Amino acid sequence: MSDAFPIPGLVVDDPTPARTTPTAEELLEGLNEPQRAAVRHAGTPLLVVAGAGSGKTRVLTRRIAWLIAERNAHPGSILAITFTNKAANEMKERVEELVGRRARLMWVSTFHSACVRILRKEIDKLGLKSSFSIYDAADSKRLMTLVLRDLDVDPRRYQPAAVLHWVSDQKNELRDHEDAASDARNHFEETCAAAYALYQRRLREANALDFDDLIMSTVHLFQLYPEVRETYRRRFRHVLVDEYQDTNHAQYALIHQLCADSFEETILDGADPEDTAEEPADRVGPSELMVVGDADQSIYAFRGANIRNILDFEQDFPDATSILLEQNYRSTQTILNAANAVIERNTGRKPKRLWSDAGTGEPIVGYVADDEHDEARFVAEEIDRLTDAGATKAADVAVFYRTNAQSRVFEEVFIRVGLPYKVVGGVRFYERREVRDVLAYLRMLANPADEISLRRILNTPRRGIGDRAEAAVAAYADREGLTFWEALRRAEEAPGIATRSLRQIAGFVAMVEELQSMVEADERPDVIVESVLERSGYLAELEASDDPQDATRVENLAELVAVAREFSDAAEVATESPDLDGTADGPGAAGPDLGDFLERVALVADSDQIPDTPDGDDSGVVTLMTLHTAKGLEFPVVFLTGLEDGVFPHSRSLGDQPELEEERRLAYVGVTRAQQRLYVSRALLRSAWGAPMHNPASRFLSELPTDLVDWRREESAQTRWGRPDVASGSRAATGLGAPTAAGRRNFSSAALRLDAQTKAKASREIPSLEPGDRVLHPSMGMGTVVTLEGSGDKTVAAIDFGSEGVRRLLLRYAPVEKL
DNA sequence: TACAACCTATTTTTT
DNA sequence: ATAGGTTGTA
Repeated sequence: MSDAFPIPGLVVDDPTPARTTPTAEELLEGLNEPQRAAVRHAGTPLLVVAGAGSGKTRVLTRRIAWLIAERNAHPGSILAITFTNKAANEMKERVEELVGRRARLMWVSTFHSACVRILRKEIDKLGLKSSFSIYDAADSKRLMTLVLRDLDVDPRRYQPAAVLHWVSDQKNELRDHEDAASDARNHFEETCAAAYALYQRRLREANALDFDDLIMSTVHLFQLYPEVRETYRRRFRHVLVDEYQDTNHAQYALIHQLCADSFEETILDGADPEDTAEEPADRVGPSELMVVGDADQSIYAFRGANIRNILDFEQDFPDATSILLEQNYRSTQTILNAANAVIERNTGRKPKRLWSDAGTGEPIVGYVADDEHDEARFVAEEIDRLTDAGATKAADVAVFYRTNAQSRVFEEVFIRVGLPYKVVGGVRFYERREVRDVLAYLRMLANPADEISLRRILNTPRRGIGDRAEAAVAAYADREGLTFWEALRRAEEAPGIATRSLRQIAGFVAMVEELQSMVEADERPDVIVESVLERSGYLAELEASDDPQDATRVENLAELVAVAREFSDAAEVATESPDLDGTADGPGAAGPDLGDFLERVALVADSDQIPDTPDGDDSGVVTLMTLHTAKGLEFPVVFLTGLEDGVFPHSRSLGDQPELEEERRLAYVGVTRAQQRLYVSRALLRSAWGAPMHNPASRFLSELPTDLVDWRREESAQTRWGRPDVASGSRAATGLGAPTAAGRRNFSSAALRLDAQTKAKASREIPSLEPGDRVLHPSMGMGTVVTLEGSGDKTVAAIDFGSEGVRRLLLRYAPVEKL
């Protein structure tokens, strides 16, 4: 990507021309005092608590440049970890602007990429081949489904996703399946532990790792092979970690392995005390660590991030220094006051108040909509008004919501009024079925042991190798101890396969072998992708179809070919600079191979979708995204929508204090994205899953200081009780005024919806339960109601099913019967 | 073996 | 509402 532009006039063996070495003054220019202190700090571990918009990226890049320019650190001795690939690339670019081309020797990447890079080199020590596949969430789920089936687990009782989540938690805590099994508390956990064991075995047989394994295996590698750890520890004298609040335990352990003085006792469990024994003469001290983060922006606990890592940094690294960045360079003071007020409700946080000298700015605008369509219409009209006035471009505007599903209504309305927009996230390119199919082909070619991928495409497109034949091959493989691919090649020896199927299998094997020979010949990835599309018949099938969806699929595949081509071109040009230890990472002399390409697509979620600030006259498009996606971004105008209890905060968090606090942090993230104008809105009636629901105002709204919000329309303006004359769409802050056309229209649509609500109610009756009631569930049997939360459609009952454990069920869906 | 019709559970956020 | 999985039929 960005590496592909050699700077003219630079000679390779003189990578440090004077003119790209900035002076100390230049590196500190424009920074405030705490920022400067962070850049200059040397020696002890450093925690930079960087509030939203406090210029932490600047501090990070300047510090890296400082290390190179002022402290003569070798760029290759710098490891900088970011949360996304996009952030990594940006950082690399910015440092390169400061210190020139030698910056390329740094490792700037995500935890996952860094670990892959290490593992590709070292994983043979753990008994896998360096061509290992990386399973993403969808692959993992597929594998887990197979595993549960093998274990005869009823997928209705224990869903693959739930089991997988449990396993993921274990891995994030660095617990292997034996640890997990040894203190499984109940039947669910025992099942999970058993699934964990088999799941790991299957991964290993497939020469594959899932996302969590990438980190865990690296940590294990370092534990098992202290000399390997020592190599990397010596190499990375400077370790910088961004978004430290989002690290999980495994990532923390990895940092610790790299940075702690290896001759001191390690606090990590499982660390081998033996490695203190042979102390080499040339011992090196601990690496310099700097972590940057903001506990108030920790929003990934649900996937194992441990906010404690940042809160306890000073305890974990006893001689640590911390620096607090509170000056905000992004937002008006009004917006910051709102953000401060909300986040202060969280308990156990370290005090921090953002301030800005950007002035008070505009008040926050609030709007209470009748329903989600009304909300979207309000947003669209408001954007229209702002852009017509000329002060704002479409690209300056972002609309945030809690869940991806909420984007639909905005899209509908925006399309209708002709407002250009872009949805970021959601169904991502690499998750589309056709793309995943082709990637499965590629992965199977690169790693024939990859059974999940192989079986995925065995009969895709349909080629007459059905379930029966597949099962027969699988059974044969099992019995003979062969991989699935090996068994497939010898299918004629397997019993119970129809001759017809055998013919098809032979054809498939021949096709795959032909493609494999291309891989072995180191053909360019894009050429291989095209060949797969042709030879597999995949493209032909799509093209022959008259389903309009298939036309889009063809386009997506064309896009994939384009991505592959771009990758091949870029990687061929950039004859990568040699690593410190001489082994080039990724592309060797032969150029980029298929494995490199696969790695790229496995670890790069296409954050490229996030529109860059358009330059010049291009007014761009409005950006729609979830609050999670919004982290790290900023927009002049922000709409924070769906502020309803049950939507945001999400219903699943309502009964749980820690989860509620995470939602509040999410609100804080949302608010602090806004530079000049912030809108908050909610809908009185929102249809989810086809049925309308009444949601009370989000508690976060009441946490906003009242004097900061100008309510454009309030709840009292709603048309209710069949009295249209109450309707009011007044612009006045007080909400007084004459009924408007909009008000009347809203009345009628609300009335229609109420009608629909009664119908929905009639069709599915919600049993009225109380704690203590006995109930019957078709798959889980008898149970006792423990607690009830929410009301109406949203009632969630916690029911104790005895051996099944306590389950939380949404009564509207759960087929429970009151006894 | 393949397709259609039917049924079900699904909506949190992602490297 | 919809997608995905399952079941039954050609």
